[in-house]
Amino acid sequence: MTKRVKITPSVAEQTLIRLMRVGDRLWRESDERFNQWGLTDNHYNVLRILNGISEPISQAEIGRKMLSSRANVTKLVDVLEQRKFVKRLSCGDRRVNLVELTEDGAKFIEETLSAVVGAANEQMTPLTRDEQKTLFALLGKLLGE
Amino acid sequence: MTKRVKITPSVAEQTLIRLMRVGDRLWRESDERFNQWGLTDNHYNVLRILNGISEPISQAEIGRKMLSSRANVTKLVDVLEQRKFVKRLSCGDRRVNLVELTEDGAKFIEETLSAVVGAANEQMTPLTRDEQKTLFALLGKLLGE
DNA sequence: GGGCAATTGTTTCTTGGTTGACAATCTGGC
DNA sequence: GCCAGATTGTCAACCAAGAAACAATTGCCC
Repeated sequence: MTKRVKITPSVAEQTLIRLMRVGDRLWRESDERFNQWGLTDNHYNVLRILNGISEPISQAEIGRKMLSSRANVTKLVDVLEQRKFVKRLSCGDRRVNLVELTEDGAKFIEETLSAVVGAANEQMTPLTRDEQKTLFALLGKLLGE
Repeated sequence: MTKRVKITPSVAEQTLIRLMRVGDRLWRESDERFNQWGLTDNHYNVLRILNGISEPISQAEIGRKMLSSRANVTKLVDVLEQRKFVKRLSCGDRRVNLVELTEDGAKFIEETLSAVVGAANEQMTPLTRDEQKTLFALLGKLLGE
């Protein structure tokens, strides 16, 4: 048997691993959920961002909000535009495309959101409301917010 | 302006989003860290799993432990074997490859682990030890453990 | 005004990873 | 014994995302 490093993980490390596992699981589940509509979670993310703001925003801005590369936003918006959920608008600055939610896109969000929110609530049921709040606060600290 | 669904996210949903964001960030940082040794975090994950057990295990087992497909485990073990960190053994069941940590692999873990653990501890510094513990417990509940 | 740096969107290439098919092997019921 | 069904590792095809290069455009500083 080969020699082994004895590993006695610190609380910090154990917590970190758990965080990664939970995050991983949530991403997988979310991806799975959106596949049902032929989208990835990132596609849906774009729609939600657009739904949440009052003015059309540039692709670069979208990328910044969702921590995704500009290159990828191009592709995401491509398929959303093809689905007629989203429209590219030209504006003063000829470099940028402003992206706007269409009627269809808004309707899609409206129809699907309750299912999405329901699933989210379901995933959190193991925790009481108070526990959810403390969890929320702790994660906020971790994110430096 | 197109009609919008009014969104007032529940605590559950806000927490869930934060969980996903934290998880995402940790995965990115961890990936970045391991690139420095020409590995992905999943490669390292395999090594840690092998380091943590006393008996060689099958590839399928590894895949189950780390929530990865068998196909992917094949590729991960391929590069680890090429790096001489790991060895494939045949066993009674001629379908399975048992995978074993080599001396080199054990040494690699030994040399790198402190850096990895250090980084993990650093990432958790925004939280006190007690907070880390409650976080750990809450995540455990969420995972159903 | 003229030029240089910065920004934007796109394209191309690469990379991890999953899925599905496959052959080889094992197991359990008869 | 033997055959149907499950498991295992691998391979090919595909997919989402990132990185780098690029052209078009803008803004700033002199």
